[in-house]
Amino acid sequence: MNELFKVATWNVNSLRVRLEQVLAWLTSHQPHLLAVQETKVENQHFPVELFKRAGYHVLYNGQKTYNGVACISRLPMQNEVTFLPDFDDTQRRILVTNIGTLRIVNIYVPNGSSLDSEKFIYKLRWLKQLKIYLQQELSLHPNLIVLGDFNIAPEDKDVHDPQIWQGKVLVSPEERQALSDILALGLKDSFRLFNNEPHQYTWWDYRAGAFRRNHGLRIDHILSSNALIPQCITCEIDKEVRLWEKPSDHVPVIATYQNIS
DNA sequence: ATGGTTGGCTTCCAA
Repeated sequence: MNELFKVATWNVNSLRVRLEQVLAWLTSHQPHLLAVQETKVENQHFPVELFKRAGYHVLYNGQKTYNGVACISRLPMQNEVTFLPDFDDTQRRILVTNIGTLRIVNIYVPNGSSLDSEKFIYKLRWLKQLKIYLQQELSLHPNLIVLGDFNIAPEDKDVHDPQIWQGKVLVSPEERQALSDILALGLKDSFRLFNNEPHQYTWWDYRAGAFRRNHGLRIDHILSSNALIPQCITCEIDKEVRLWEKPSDHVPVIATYQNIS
């Protein structure tokens, strides 16, 4: 693995609906690994053969109707984990695996619904347990990548209109603190290593012409462990796919790493 | 403009 290693995350909002788009995107971008979220497909219905024919290995952790994550990889994957340890949960939101010396944590963080809901309490509990888990993972695997739909915009500059979003889920101080606590373990928001501009979004509401107006949020992230920072050479958002017919409301984030040994 | 859109085995819920 001495050449470039290209990693991407994409909340596809139903893998079945987006299957042609995912296959087309793999062909045009040729990532080594694509982590997807909101597959909404049970494991027995996962389209393994389609990806195999396209030259990819797959791991999946899905359920009916909601949630679900999967890893689509050029290289074989090992040591799969499909649950957050010490957290009683029926929702399929995490998939962890090794590719060579890389440890990859693919997550779909709970949305949280609204600040006064039970779902918000569940989101904060989930993030707290994720932090405990990532601390253990980092001690075992220095080359750690945590990527997925975090459902948190880290700063106001990741929000199209912070005034409108004041007091709403995805931007609250509690959620941002939970993300900060995770970063403090020794992880960095890869996108911000290369781009400090505002208005760089990964999600736009389907409603009210939000994409056309660029009314979005940056809530999908690729975190790189400190050991990987020198090797991370690009991190970009692929806005193009939001212009496709029947797009997901999220777009891919792509990072490249060099000299992974 | 307090609306609007998408996916899912649905007549509403989640995002």
